Amino acid sequence: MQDPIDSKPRWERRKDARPQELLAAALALFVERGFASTRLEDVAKRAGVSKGTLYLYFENKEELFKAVVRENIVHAIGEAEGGLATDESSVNLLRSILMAWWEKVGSSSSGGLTKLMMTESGNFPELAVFYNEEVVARGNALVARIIERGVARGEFRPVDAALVTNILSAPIIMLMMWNNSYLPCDKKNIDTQAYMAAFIELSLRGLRADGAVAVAAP
Amino acid sequence: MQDPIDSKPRWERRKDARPQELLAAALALFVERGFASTRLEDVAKRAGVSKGTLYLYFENKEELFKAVVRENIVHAIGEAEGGLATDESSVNLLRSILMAWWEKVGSSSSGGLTKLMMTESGNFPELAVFYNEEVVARGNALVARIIERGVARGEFRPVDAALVTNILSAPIIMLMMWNNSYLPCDKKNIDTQAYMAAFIELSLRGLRADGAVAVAAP
Amino acid sequence: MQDPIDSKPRWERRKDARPQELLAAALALFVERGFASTRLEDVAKRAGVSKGTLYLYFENKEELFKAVVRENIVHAIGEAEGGLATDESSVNLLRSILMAWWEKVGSSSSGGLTKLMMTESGNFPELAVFYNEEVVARGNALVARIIERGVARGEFRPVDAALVTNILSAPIIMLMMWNNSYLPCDKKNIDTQAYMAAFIELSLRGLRADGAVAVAAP
Amino acid sequence: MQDPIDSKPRWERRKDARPQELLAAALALFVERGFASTRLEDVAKRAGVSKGTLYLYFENKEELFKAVVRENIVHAIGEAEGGLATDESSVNLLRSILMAWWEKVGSSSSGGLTKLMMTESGNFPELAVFYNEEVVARGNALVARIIERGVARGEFRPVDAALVTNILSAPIIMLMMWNNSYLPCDKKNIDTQAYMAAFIELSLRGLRADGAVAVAAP
DNA sequence: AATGAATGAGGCTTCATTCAT
DNA sequence: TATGAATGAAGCCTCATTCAT
Repeated sequence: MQDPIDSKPRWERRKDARPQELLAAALALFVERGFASTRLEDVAKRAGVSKGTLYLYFENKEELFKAVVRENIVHAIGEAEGGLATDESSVNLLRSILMAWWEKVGSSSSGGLTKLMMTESGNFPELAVFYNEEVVARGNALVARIIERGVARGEFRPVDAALVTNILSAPIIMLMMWNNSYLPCDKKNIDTQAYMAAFIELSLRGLRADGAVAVAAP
Repeated sequence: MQDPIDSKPRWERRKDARPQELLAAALALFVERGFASTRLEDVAKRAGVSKGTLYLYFENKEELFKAVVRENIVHAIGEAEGGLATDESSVNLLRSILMAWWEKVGSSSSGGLTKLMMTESGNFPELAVFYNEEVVARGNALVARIIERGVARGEFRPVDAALVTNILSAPIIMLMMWNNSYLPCDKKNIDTQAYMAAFIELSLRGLRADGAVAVAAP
Repeated sequence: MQDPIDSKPRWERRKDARPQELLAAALALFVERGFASTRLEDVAKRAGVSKGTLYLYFENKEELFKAVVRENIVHAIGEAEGGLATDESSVNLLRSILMAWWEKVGSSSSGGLTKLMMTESGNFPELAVFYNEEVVARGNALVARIIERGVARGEFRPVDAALVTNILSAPIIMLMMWNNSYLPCDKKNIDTQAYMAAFIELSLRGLRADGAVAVAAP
Repeated sequence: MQDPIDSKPRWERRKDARPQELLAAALALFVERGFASTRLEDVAKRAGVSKGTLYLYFENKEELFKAVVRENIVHAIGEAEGGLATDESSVNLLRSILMAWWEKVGSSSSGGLTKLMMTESGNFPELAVFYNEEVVARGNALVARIIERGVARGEFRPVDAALVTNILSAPIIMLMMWNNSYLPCDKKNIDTQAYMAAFIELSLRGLRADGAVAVAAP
């Protein structure tokens, strides 16, 4: 009965996989339906186990929710911090970080988690603190740093970097929300590519130093 | 025992006031707890009446919510639609409509309703339809009309009005969400006045026709 | 302000009419919807008064129901007892009493009351006793007397009159029930005239003494 | 701890028995109190389980009722449809189907269901549709087929089979109603055996072709 | 006598959580 | 470890009844 690959019996490996399967199922359903409307029975069913089993791994619904957030969001932020090419123009840097944010996070199911946090954080203040520290603060710092760099190099007009960071975040976060809610019902009509392009164009124009030359998208 | 103000007995005037009292209570609780988590009994209690009384004025929970939205948002949109000084420059028009949006709706407790809809519309499709028709569509049309006007008059560069409307909406909506969730725990630190000013400045700069002269805020 | 016809002021006459108006409204609604599903507010509305007024005349819903039954059923039974021409053949006598039962009672809204009694008597045992004594017993006696007469005169074969009375009652009562319920949904297809004719023909054939000649309907 | 009868643990077998226990409890209470007045909590209590358990087996109150009807009436109709010896005389066939109707359904507590439907179908249209399709239509078709057969074979005089079916149904249905209401308080005095015998005798006599010989009950 | 606003008990249904196996 | 039957608290909504005016 010993498994040849590792020293654990097959049945025990199964056990190790359980939490992951449950977290994946929970992520999908929480994103789709929100916290309150997600039934644990459905989570269990989607993970292929019984409702009771869920309670072997997570104390209750709230703890399951926290685990999902930890599993899916904190991890993503680190990667972004590492991958900045610093010899680019600030304009291109800002363009690429915003696009990456959308492409790596926003358009995946993690984008649903962002919406989820906006949505349900009110009912989980403790989670909100955690999320702010590990995700919001770090992500904002990343963007703000680029803006400050652009101002310092005369590429952007002088602006309050923190403020502009919030303003620049807003359309991307909204896109995630629109993508993960039934509001505007004509959301199908929102061309996310066009939206991102227009938003970036608008923002870079708004940011650029008055004497700066026009910037072409790559 | 006659009331000196009007000829109605005190008790009958009570009836006239009831809907307003209930709407106020409902607004506060919906914003604080969300739609699903708000218990009608609490709404009634806050309005100083019993559970059953609520049903004398509103057919059910959804209708109560719609009434709250109508009272607080639809009404404001109507005023905005009427109050456009048409001999203004498009820049000033856009500036004033965005500021009004924030001041009349966003910064009041009505802003919480916007967050509420983003949050829970998925679980209440009927509400989503209602909100889209009465709020989103009308509000967007209002902004889009001004953008098109500005483009037509050469004040703005040529843009897709619907797209830009969505982009311009995003920061304001996000501000409402930030103001009504625990998320940025440093939300107290967001200076909404500065945020709105910076956002509008950024947007108008991004929109203005390349040959246009700088526009001073009034 | 005195009314010339009688000495009561108009307003007081109104008061006298109230119970009748309420009873009429209650009859209609009880027949249409049954006891439990009839809302007193609807009764009041139909009578053109307010809900509170109803309680000035009837102690509660149950008393109203009893009053409706007393008002509408007991009265009808007396008339039938008086109107029997005794020199007819028993066959014709039976035929005419059954037809009268249907035409005078069954097909009117009183037929609905019969159904109502079958329906709701379980919840009003006291009413059931009353109804049995004043209506069922007296009505059955009427029919049984004719059957016994027919047997005694050799027109009918020897039968248990009480038993046959119940059997003969059944199709008529059922017709009232079918006419006052949604069951058989094809009730519109039941031609009550044909039903009564076929039922009487069947019964008289079944009853007639074996040697008797065929009896023509008048 | 293994159960000697079958291999299932005692607790699991419980599940298999639950629906039957619940159906039995529901039948008893529906018959005793009617559909609307029966509280599901009482049904559950009578079956020895909690309110919530009931919903593990039946979607809602109406489905529970349908299940009761299927279990007790539809099932019986199916048997009757199958069990017709076709080489019998139509007279004997009709006699046996009517007796079976009474004995298998009418005189049992299932008879109360028939009364229930007459009583409350008006307030539960969905139930009425269900009952009409699954019970009334099928039951009537069964009887009508025999009548048509008898007419075709010259055993019965020519009659409208649908009409006669309704007439023949009436006394049996009435018997069920009498047996399940307080109405004829002397219902104890109704000898159902004698009633059925007399009714069948009367009907067969009324139906038989004029030239036919007398038919002896088996 | 008449009104109609207000009440609150009661029923159906959902679902997170428990626990015997 | 895994199961899934069972629980029961809680929420929405209805409507007979009351009572201040």
